Amino acid sequence: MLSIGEQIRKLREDQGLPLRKVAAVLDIDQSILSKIERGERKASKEQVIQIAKIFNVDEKELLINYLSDRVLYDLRNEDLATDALKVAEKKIEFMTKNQHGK
Amino acid sequence: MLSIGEQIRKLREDQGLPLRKVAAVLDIDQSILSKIERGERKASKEQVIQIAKIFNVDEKELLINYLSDRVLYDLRNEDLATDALKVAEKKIEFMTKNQHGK
DNA sequence: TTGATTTGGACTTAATTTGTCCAAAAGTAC
DNA sequence: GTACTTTTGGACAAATTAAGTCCAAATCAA
Repeated sequence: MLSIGEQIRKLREDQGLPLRKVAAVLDIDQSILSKIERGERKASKEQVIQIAKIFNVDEKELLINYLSDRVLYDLRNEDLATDALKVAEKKIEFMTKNQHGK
Repeated sequence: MLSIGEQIRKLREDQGLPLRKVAAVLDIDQSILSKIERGERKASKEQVIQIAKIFNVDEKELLINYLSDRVLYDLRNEDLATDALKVAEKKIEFMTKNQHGK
């Protein structure tokens, strides 16, 4: 159960690549990538997609990890987080069933 | 299954109050409240809490509706939303079990 | 101890949020 | 239809947050 940052770090270290190299491909400073890996900054969706390409891993899987982390970040410090997630699931289920997606 | 905005509008209209009056209590312009009710703007957590007080409804219930809407807003246009929500639930479950809340 | 990598922080710029203000539109009562 | 009230839309401003650069300090590997 790795956070998106931990997963990115693992992918990079498994290839023995320095931050510098991967950050160059992403066209950001290495310190930003370092912060992303440690959860101090958020990656953008585009960056996650690029990372999936760089390390040749399933884009969907990585995006799901990314999105779920973003959701949890949104609910940090909320003791009603679990309830909110359950209701969100119900709503989305209802919406997809009834085309309330606008 | 009402959105937080729809629920607020219902509460207000059930009391026959104009936007003006409720907005005054919340100390915001009436146009903002109008937009909140129609989902064009987001309420703040504090505003939701105040609204629960104003209309004497359960604060938790209203906050859960509010938070779940925020989560869904975060995942709007994401076709992986459902998967992300499920993974988020797994993560939060894992976290609360293992005190990984930092 | 040298060289590479990683981290931390000050700073800048851009984007997003959150609000005001006011006029137009819509609704209500006479 | 006119007058009054409520609601909505949009231009604008201020404040907050996000996202990046740059560089020096700290850590790690030979």
